[in-house]
Order: sequence, then C-alpha cells, then structure tokens
Amino acid sequence: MTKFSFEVTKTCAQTGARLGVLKTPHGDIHTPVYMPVGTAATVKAMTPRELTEIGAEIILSNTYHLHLRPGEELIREAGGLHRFMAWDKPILTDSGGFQVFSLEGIRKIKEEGVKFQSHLDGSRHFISPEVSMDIQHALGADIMMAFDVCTAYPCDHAEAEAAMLRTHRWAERCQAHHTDGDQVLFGIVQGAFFKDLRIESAKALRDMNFFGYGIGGLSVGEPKPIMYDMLETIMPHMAADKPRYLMGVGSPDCLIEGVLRGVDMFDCVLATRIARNGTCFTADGRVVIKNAKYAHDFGPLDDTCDCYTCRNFSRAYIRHLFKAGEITGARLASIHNLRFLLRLMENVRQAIREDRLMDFRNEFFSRYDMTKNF
RNA sequence: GGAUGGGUUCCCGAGUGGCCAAAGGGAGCAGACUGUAAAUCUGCCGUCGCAGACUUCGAUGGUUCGAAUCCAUCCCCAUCCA
Repeated sequence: MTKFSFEVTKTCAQTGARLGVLKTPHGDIHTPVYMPVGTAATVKAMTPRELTEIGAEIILSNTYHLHLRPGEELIREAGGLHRFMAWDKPILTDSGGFQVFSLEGIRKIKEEGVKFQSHLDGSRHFISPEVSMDIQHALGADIMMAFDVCTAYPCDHAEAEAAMLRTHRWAERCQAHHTDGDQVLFGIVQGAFFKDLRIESAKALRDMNFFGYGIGGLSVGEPKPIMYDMLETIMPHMAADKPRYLMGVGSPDCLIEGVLRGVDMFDCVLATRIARNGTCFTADGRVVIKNAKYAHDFGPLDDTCDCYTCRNFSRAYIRHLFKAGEITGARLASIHNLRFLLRLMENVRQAIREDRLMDFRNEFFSRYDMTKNF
C-alpha cells in the first residue's frame, strides 16, 4: 500500500478544480487524467509505444472480457497483464460491473453475484465480488474496481436504491476479499439520478475508506445537465484527499465540465470507437472524416494538434483510407482522437496550475462547436 | 460467316405476362456511437412530390385490358466452330 499515494498538489483559485499526482509502482499519474480504454488487453488499433508517444499515463482493461478470453490464469502465467500486453505503465481494471449493465439480457443478478452468458459462445459464467477480485488480482492491474451494479436511465427510485445498497454490500465484500499490497481498490458510488441516493452512496463509501472512488451509473443516456447536477450533488460528500474517477466519460466538453466539478480521473471508449467509425475530435468540434466534403481537403485533421496523424496526413488521405476500408485509417484516427483528449487534459492541468481553468474552458468553447459534439 | 448463351436501375445480379420502380449484394450519401457483445449499427439510395404522378429493364415496331417478361427486326457482348 505504501507504494501507492495520492496527493492534491494544487487547487485552481478560479474554479476549485484539483491538480494531483497518483503514485503507483508502475509510474505516476498526473490528474486530472484521461485513461484510454483497452478492454481486451489492447487499446484498439494502438500499440503501447504509440500510447506512450501520445502521453498516456494509464490505461484501462476489463475483468469480464479478459476472464472469458484469454482467461486470467493465462495472463498470470504470462507474468501479469503489464507483461502480457507489454505496457509497463499503470493499468486500471474495471470489475465487470459495467457488463452487468451492458449485457442485460444475457445475465442474471442475485445477491451472491451475477450469472453471465458469454457473448462469445453462450457459455455460462459466474462473477461475484470475490470472483471479480480474484480475477483482478490475477491480472495484476495497479488499480482495481469494486464489482458494482450499474443502473440505466431512466430508472425508478426503488430500483436505484436496491442497486445502490447491493453495490455497497458488494463493495464491502470486495474490500474484505482484497489483500494484495501491490494493488489498490476503488469503491464505486451509485444512486442513479436521485440526489438522496447519490449523497447516501457517497457517504457510505467514504466511510469504507477506499483508496479512491469511482462515480458510476452516469453517462448512460441521460442529458448532460443531469449528469453535471449529480456530480455537483455528490462532490461535497466525497473524501477530499482521495481520487475521484468519473467512469465512462467522456467527450471533450464532458471532460472539462467534469474537472470543473472536482473529477480527477476519466475513461471513455468514445475516442477510440468513433475513431474506428470515421469520426474525429477537433478544436472546432466533431469532424466526420468519411464525409464527401473532405475529399479534396488537403489540410490536417486539426490544425491545433501535434499528433503523428496531424503532422503528416491530410483529411483527404484519411478519408480515402476509411472509404477504402484500410485499417490505417482507423489507426491514424485513433492516434489523433486519443492525443486530442490527452492534450486537452494537459491543457486543463496547465490551466489549473495557472489558476485560470474557467478562462481556459471559455476559450475552448468559444471555438468548439457544440452542435458538432456528442 | 456459323452455333450457343446473353444484354435489367452507378456496378454485379435476381426477376421470365399483372402482387415490379423492379429481390439481394456492392458502391455512394448521411446519421448514431460516452466504465467497448462495436474496424459496429441504422437510414437513404430512378425523378418530382403529401397523397400520388411521371420516366425506366439494348433499340425500334408489334401482340395484349396489361410487357423487364411474348413476337419480329436490328444493334451490341461472351464463348465455341470456320
């Protein structure tokens, strides 16, 4: 445990947003941080070297997916997830909790745990808080997430409360089952879109004293103002000296708005998913690079970007790659989108350092077209 | 020159008297995507429009209430024979 620490190093005088350092045995993470998602032990289309080049300090992977394939024992045999995927920086593993939510229809939740049917071959699997911890121990990620119950939007109060209380019970079980000193565990706040539940959840988890806290159950289809409202509701009840991780967010605007409301960590598949589908982040907003209007556009994807893609290739070329179904198109777009978010967070950190995050936010939105957002 | 098989909407390709503006692919165009069941999915795809109307199935002419589908002639294409 002593190998890990989190320290808030600076608070923005203009906004109260935090700058921090999360130390792990695999390196330091400078918060606020965006974490690329590598569900199946790979950030899709990206090599670890490329991730390092664009400034990624930590990536995510997934308990459920790696449990099904290739199996945590194989990864243990390989020397752990870091060695297996040749990524020597920090890794965070999600617990499989999100799959409890997203795989609705091929899973059944009970107090003991969740029965899944594999989306790969239909085979039956069981994941409980203890099983999730065991898998995550075998994987060896620096940061492990508690196994939680995520709810949809909308969701009624009774259902949200039941899911929240079960999440709390499961959080205790995860904590009780977690013994490995080379890994830390985050609890996850739930409570859907009810302020009373969100506050109750934040307090309950705070009292369990986790190393850090995920904020789950947001960005599941609700309007953004509702998500922001929930963040503002929760934040006063979160431990001030612990990292706060808004799970599954986000888009460029959500990252900025999240930091303003006290979030330290984010992860999101959006950047890499839309990249593979031919859409890119730019300082002006979303660019669907597949569109015909870019066929003769020989300028860079984003004239403010310093990534390999923007330094070397034109919109017309990237469009051509997508139209031709060439895998390099997905790679170049992924490099760019991830670099865009990582650079955005570098700028956010710099703005906090200079006590001008609100100015930065306003400058960003003065150019960024929200009608071309997500 | 002869034989055979063909010519269908951007391409390939089904359709062989009405249920056909015409299956299915592809291409094209657009949209979606937020702890990844996603290099995926959805919509549009003859023209104008609300209904509906109009123009299409190599060309021309014909048979029929009605033709992409039947007949005649012509023009092309493929393969084989000379």
